[in-house]
Amino acid sequence: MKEVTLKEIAENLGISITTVSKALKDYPDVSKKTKELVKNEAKRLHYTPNVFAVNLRTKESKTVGLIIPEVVHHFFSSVINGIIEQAEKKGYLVIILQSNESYKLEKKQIDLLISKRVDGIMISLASTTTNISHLHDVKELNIPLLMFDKISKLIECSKIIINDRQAAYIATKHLIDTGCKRIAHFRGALLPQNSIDRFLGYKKALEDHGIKYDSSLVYICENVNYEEGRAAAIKLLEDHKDVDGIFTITDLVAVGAIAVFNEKGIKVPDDIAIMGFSNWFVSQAITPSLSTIDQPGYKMGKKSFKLLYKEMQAKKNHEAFTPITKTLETSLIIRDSTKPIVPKR
Amino acid sequence: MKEVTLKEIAENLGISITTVSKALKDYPDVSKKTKELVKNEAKRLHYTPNVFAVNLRTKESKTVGLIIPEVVHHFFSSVINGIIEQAEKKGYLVIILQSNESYKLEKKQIDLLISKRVDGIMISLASTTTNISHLHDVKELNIPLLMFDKISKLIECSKIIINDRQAAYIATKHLIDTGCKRIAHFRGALLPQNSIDRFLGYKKALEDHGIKYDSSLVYICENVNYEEGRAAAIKLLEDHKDVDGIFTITDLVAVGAIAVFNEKGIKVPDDIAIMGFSNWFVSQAITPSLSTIDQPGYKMGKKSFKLLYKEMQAKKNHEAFTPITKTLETSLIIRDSTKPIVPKR
DNA sequence: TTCATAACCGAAAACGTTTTCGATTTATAA
DNA sequence: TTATAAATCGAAAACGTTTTCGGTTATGAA
Repeated sequence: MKEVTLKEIAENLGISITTVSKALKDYPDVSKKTKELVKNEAKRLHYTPNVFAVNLRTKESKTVGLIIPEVVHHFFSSVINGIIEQAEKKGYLVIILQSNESYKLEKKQIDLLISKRVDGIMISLASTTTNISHLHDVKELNIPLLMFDKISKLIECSKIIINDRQAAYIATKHLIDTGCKRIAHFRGALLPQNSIDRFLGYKKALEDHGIKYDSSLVYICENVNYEEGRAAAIKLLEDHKDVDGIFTITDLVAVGAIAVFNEKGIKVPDDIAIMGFSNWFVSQAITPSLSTIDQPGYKMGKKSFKLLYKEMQAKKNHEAFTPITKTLETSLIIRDSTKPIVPKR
Repeated sequence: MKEVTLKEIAENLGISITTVSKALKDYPDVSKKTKELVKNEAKRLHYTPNVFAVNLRTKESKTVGLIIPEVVHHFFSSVINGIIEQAEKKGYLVIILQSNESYKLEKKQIDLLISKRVDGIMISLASTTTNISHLHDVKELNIPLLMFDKISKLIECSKIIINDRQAAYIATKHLIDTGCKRIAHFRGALLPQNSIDRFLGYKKALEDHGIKYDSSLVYICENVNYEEGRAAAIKLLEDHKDVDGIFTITDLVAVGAIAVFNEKGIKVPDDIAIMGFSNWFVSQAITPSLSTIDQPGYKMGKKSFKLLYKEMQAKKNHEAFTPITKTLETSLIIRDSTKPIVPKR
């Protein structure tokens, strides 16, 4: 029950604590014989260093913080998966906190992580976050910071993102390529950058292909969920009988819309084609299966930690570090909610 | 950039570190005046205690560990959600680790948490875990331990579970009540307790209602996923044309089966009715929507932490603590993948 | 005045580790 | 043999906090 300490090993062997410590860490100024003795005794007693003391002495926690809008979310849980796997490989543990899409809570979580003295912080911003002073606090304390997916351009730090605009363009273009002429967009809230970017990609695709952008075809789903997808679909049916395609900000919204169409006997994709975004698991399971954009959550998590790790190492070695922004590839996944491509005459 | 310490406050005020520490913690033997002085100075300098030092001194980390089979999983991410919310309320942070359903990894993760000196551990066992010596290690070190959902009866600790057997009984009975006469079961691996219990509930329901149990109608889905659900469904169609109902161990498996039936033009629920288990989000989104058993993940997480917290408090105050097992209620959710109930003659 | 008590404060040890730097011993060379 | 270098070890400080326990001062009563 009693803790085994360096002191105990030292006393058992009749040597100093210093030597024991150095022996265990293979310092060159300890003889082979002593090292062996110490290591054997340490093993015999099942010695494990007291991390609290190590933390205090080294000023490192070997722990990183992660803040995401919500855990119960296919994309984010994939990111978590990538992060904790990679972190563990490098001997780091991960503390996960949620912002629930609230700026206020996000700020509180940042403060919590700072007070816990994590070695680095990874964050995907809440959709309501505009003021970013809490992130400047992190930078000022010289804590390595990385943003992924939902980022802010106003802060200088490493970033792992996808090209939302381009991906949305490709998604919308796919609808056009399959013959859609009047394409609606179920977008997210007005503020978040990727909501904006996906909207812009949608708009650009229309304009590049001779389809006039019509703002009345854009519906806002504030919280980007299933119910809002349903609501938007119902509203769309009332407002615009002529729409033959929808590009939605996220699969969840698309799934809600498809449910409505299924119930009302509207044929997907023949009457209305639908493109999702993110490639949630659910998108392959529903009927008809959902064409979408694959957003590599696991990979994003993995790359995020790797990059943060680089910065933490640089800090440790007092080397300079210049933050970089890495854009991950997305891919178009064609399933049954969009029509086959119309061959070019 | 420099850290603010008690020492700095003490020097600024010309008093001792001791008094500063005590003033900040409202010890009774510090005058009101001094307390005010200290608190103001602390606020002015944005003092935050160095957790590393606090940890070392108090031998507490205010951190708990959580080990689950996988993060990307609707049920477990709901549990995570419940746990971190509740933990945060009590000033605890959560370190999440995955076992990937591997006993070996699970053992490693336990060791990691021990070495990090978490104040308590919550775990849902990997399906391959039979040897539980690593959990006895935890007990021996006197670290509060709690198991949820996938538990072992061989170890004495607090547990939060559902009544798998009863819930499976209710699910199967629902199939019977809606007129199914020949009911298959897509079960999980042979070892995990809840796989066994759900199977037993299924079997009991059949026997209680005059339906002979037929072992050839039981299919094993080793990894309990979508693909295995598909595979089992295909195999079932080859083997048994007469089956009119299926009870699956988890929604994911049911969703795979439904996909196959949809593709082959087999009508659900008219040709074959299907019951899932867990109430994943996907179960309401597919067509037909899936009847299932609601397994309260969020609540399970919340209760789990609460109970662990009690044990941690008891330990801190050197009080006795007797572990308890709490069984959470599940509920039958009737959707479109099962037929309407046949009125009793 | 003296004595008892209460109110307030601080010295110091302790938590367990890491690391610097000086001391001692041993080996090597001249 | 001595001088020098190399090998090996340990004392001690430091990390920043908490808490015990004893000491000092102020207060009040006798």
